[in-house]
Amino acid sequence: MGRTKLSDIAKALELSKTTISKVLNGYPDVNALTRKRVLDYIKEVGFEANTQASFLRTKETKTVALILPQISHDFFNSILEGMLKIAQQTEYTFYVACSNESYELETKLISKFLKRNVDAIFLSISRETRNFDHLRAIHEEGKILVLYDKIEKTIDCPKIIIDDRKASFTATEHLIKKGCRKILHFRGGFLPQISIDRYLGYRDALDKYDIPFDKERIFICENANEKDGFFAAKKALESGIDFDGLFTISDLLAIGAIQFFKKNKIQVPEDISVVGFSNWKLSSFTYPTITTVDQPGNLMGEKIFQTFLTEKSLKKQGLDPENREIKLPSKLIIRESS
Amino acid sequence: MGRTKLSDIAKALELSKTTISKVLNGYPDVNALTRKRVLDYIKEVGFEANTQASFLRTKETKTVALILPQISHDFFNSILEGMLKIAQQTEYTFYVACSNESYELETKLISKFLKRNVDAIFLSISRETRNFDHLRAIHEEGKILVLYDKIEKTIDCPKIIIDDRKASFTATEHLIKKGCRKILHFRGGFLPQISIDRYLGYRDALDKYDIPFDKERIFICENANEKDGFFAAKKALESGIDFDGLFTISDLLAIGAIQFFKKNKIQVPEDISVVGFSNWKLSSFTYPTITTVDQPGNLMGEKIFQTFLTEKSLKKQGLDPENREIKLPSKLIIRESS
DNA sequence: CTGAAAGCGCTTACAG
DNA sequence: CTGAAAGCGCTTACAG
Repeated sequence: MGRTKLSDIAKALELSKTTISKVLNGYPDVNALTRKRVLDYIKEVGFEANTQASFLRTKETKTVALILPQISHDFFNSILEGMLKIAQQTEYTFYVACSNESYELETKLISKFLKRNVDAIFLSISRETRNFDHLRAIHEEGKILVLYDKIEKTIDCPKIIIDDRKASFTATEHLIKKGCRKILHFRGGFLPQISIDRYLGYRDALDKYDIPFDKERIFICENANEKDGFFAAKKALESGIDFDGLFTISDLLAIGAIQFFKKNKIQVPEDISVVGFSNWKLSSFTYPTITTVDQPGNLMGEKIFQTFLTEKSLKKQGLDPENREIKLPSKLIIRESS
Repeated sequence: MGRTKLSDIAKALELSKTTISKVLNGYPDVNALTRKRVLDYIKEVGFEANTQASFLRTKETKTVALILPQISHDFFNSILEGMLKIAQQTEYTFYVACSNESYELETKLISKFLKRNVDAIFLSISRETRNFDHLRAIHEEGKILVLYDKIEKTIDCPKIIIDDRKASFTATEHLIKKGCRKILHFRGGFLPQISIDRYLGYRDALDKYDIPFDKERIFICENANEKDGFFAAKKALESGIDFDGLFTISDLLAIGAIQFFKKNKIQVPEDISVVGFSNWKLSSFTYPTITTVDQPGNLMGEKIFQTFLTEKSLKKQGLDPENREIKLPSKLIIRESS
């Protein structure tokens, strides 16, 4: 308990709490020598102001909250990893929560964090979310919101994303260059922007190479897991449509599909070339290994936090930020499945 | 920001802040009718006390911190997942940090969290850590420490672990029952308790079936990743010792070893049966799929948090807790590699 | 059963 | 350049 506090330092140095506090917060109106004495002493005893007490005056808690839609997920994981790496070195501490792709939980979590007076919330919107009032509430409380990965265009805040449309274009183009002309696409639901953008990237590639689009080749996979991939592949085969390529929006979908193909003596990549998305660790250990799009999760995590810092300092200066959408580059990793 | 506060409620209800606060904190000396009025009003406006302000009096922040040694790691991930699932439903909020297996960072993080006045710290000790004064500091500050997975026996606090020795016994016994008599063991470093216990479980199984122990069959893999597995297998082969089984302390080690064996025309499981540890998601997608020990990460996450709650309430009542080591059961998952 | 008052550890407008 | 004092939003010992 007995942690050193401002008054202890004031007493030890025969100064007032005011002066100590001024030094701590970088106020200019302190004598250079006094400042040095205080700084030296503070370093010696390792003092840091109690953020809970400071908050009462400053309304800053030096905490931020990261909300992930899923936890056991390589991409979200690497975002967390990247963010922690740099945020741990700052004075900020990090709350983490998981919406589990639930709108209700997402709303609750945001309200909880606002009650905790976090300085910022970093959010990838849940799959279920259709209403965005809870995001507006963040701004109403004067807090900073940074959206990442699954964003909502109509909300005015910084957004950090992968250039999904381009990444998907490249992935599909790769299949075309391998000779595929009848390319299946296992896409996500209709709503999330990433799902739309990846679909558009696929369309872009077909267009560029004058390959006719056939909507029969599109399959919706809400959960983007192995099971969905397996059953989408099954549906594709049973539909009677022919195919020689597959571009999916997740590695797990690709894995599920490959499992189905194997079972039905359809060879990968001989009969069908497959490209996944996300470069999950397991995609390099499957048989065959999976061609996929590497998303820079670590970098995204770093960018989110840095963007928050920039946003905060702009806000303090009363400036309006520009260029609020940051698109990170991705990379196609070619492996055995294509 | 105009969030409702105690004084607003007091004014609206024509009561004193004292009374409102008493209702909020469950004090008995409040008239039942008054209590009801307050409670109803609080529910209506959705009031919750500002924890930062409360802290100044109560010294409780209603925050806990989870320190993970690694982030991109299925097991630690599932611990985080399990813990969040239940903790999110409580009034607590969750700090997360990653020591990255570094003693220095671990020390810094703990000191940072103590300065933030967290109510508890949940820690799996880093691989590098040899000194435990920073853990004692947690107790000196009157905070609760719960160790999990990588624990230190000499620290007096609740510890949540897997029954590693038994799990390893079962895994090794499985190999023996499959006919293996010359079983390699890729172990972790000398220090972490889990590494010792898994080694002992391996020895137990040999003993039970009267199989002579040969220390030439033990290989130390500090990092427990694919690379270490690959090179340990290489060393084993080059050493000239013969083998027909392999028990490793991680799935990645098993994968690396299998890659080496494949390269050298050693068939798995025909020539050598392999068992991993942890049941990482990828272990069921490799070729061959890997027999492994499933560790209940989600359950461990829940138990850690529940243990904290128990510990806290015992402490409040001034009671000393007993039975401070909780061993969770694990399960052998048999797949193609054995 | 109710409330006035002190105090938790800071910050900051203000006076000197 | 320095410091006394008020106040942030709560809790709690105490008086009535």
